[in-house]
Amino acid sequence: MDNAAIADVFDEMAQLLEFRGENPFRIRAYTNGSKAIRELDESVAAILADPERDLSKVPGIGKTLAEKSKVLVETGSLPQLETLRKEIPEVVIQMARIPGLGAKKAVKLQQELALESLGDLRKACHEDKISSLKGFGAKTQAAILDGLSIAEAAAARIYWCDADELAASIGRHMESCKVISKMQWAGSYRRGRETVGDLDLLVVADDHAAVMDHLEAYHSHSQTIVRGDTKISIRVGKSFQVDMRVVEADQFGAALQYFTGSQAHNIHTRRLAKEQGLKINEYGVFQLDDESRVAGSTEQDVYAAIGLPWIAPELREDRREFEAAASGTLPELIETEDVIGDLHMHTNATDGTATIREMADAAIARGLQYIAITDHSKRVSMAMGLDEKRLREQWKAIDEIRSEYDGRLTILKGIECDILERGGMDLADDCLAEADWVLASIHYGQKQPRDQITERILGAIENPHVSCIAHPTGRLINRRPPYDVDMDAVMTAAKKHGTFMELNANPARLDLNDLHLAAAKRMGIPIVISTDAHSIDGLGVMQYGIKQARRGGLTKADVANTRPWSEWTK
DNA sequence: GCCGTTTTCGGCCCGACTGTTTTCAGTCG
Ligand SMILES: Nc1nc2c(ncn2[C@H]2C[C@H](O)[C@@H](COP(=O)(O)OP(=O)(O)OP(=O)(O)O)O2)c(=O)[nH]1
Ligand SMILES: [Mg+2]
Ligand SMILES: [Mg+2]
Ligand SMILES: [Zn+2]
Repeated sequence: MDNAAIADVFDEMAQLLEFRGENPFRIRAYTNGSKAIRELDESVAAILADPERDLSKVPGIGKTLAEKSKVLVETGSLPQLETLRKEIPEVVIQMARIPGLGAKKAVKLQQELALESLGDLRKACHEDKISSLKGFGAKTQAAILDGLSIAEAAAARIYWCDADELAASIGRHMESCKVISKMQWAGSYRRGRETVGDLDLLVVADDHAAVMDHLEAYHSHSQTIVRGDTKISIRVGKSFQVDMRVVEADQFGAALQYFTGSQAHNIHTRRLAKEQGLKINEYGVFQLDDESRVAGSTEQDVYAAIGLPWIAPELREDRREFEAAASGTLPELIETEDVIGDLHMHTNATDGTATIREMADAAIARGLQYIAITDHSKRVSMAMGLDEKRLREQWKAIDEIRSEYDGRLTILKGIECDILERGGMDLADDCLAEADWVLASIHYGQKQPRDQITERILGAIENPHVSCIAHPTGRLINRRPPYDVDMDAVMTAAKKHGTFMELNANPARLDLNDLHLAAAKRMGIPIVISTDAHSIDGLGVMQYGIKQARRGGLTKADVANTRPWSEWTK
């Protein structure tokens, strides 16, 4: 069992324990343990296998969680989880997706009314069976009925790029609100997470009610979930939520720090403050003894008050940013403008829509200095992948137009060569040897067992003609899980053989992810951020890759395609 | 359940909003 699977078990334990009314701190211990294991850069199995090592030395993992991890690695399941799954009816978990209905109320309703499905709950509302229960009333019953569709929809988190569009649209609407003096998006959107659960907007204004009225008017079908004096939550579309917090100008920094999160980052920040005799909330930084305010108008002030430099939002996940901030080793994160080459794109020779020239012109327009044309190889027949003959013809065509682009753009002769299901490369070595740039990637046999698929990728890494492994884990966010590949082994081999690893910037891929990127950086493996464009517009996804790279703590120096092609050493 | 330059026990971030509460629990950010 790999770390992610163990972490999933602890997350599920935490969720189920909540429905049993457990001590909230015990529940958080499971959540913290899950996070610690998910973000660990070596495998739990490897630590357990080494008698010199002790898993319970990992912060957040004590005797109990270490023991449970051991059981999971050895047997693949956890008896305590199986017991909890039997004990907690599935329907209460679904019920808790209704806004305002949490674990305690869900359990009470389920027990009192013997509910077995959300349909039963809807029926109970219609038959007016809830308003008479102790602790419930007419309003609660109405709110449940209202929120049932959200629970039934069970909507997934949306891609960052889609959140970006919605944020722009809401932003344009809010701009016409004259009482707003300052406005800033916060939450996971500001942190650049690959998916966003809801949007969080921070606003400075004197007239709170007017701003809230304005937000409510964003969409004729938007609904207000909660609304008070300082915050409001609305629902736009089917179930997507937008939260807005309204504060005074001198609270802006503290409020932005609070609202940007993450939750774990906030908890850590506030604990550090407390240790220094201070208190941080969304209104400012205060002395614990006399409540006097010491900071809060800017984020910089808030962090400075606890002796830290400003921390970039992308790093605020309570991973290692506090360590780095305290020691003055926060990375200077890469920016989109730093990227001057793009080494993964397709043309209409395979499944792209544009010609080489069109891609080249679009790359110049985007300020790039070099590109590699990397169409599919023959095994990818659905995309009309190239055999050696067609590929050499394409390279000849590139040779012929190179002079046209002299001094403006270097066009590299590349290929995205399939790693065959039985292992080995789809194209002959003598052909690959003639390329400037060879991507290797998996398209078939994605569900092969761990050893087999890992061996295939290791084989590609060991091939001296392979420059880079493209979309190394194969995941499609919200759609397809990653290959069951041993990434420790892959990264170790990549380091040994000097093979680059791709960060595929397609917003559905973002592969490698932030955690892998951070691990790769620590190992000294250079990253290439590529668009995998299939059209000229496809070159525009670079910005999403940059977000993910920043979350991984990458600097300009960590990313190879920030350097001129002439300086590349291979 | 985890943790420890004051602690091996007793804390664990801090506050807004809602409903049915007569003083606060539950839920959420
Ligand atoms: N101090 C503190 N702040 C919190 C807590 N929960 C949320 N926040 C802050 C930090 C979050 O980033 C911010 C927005 O909350 P959200 O629930 O929208 O979370 P976030 O945007 O991080 O992730 P999301 O993609 O929306 O699930 O509010 C909490 O328990 N304590
Ligand atoms: Mg959010
Ligand atoms: Mg939110
Ligand atoms: Zn591709």
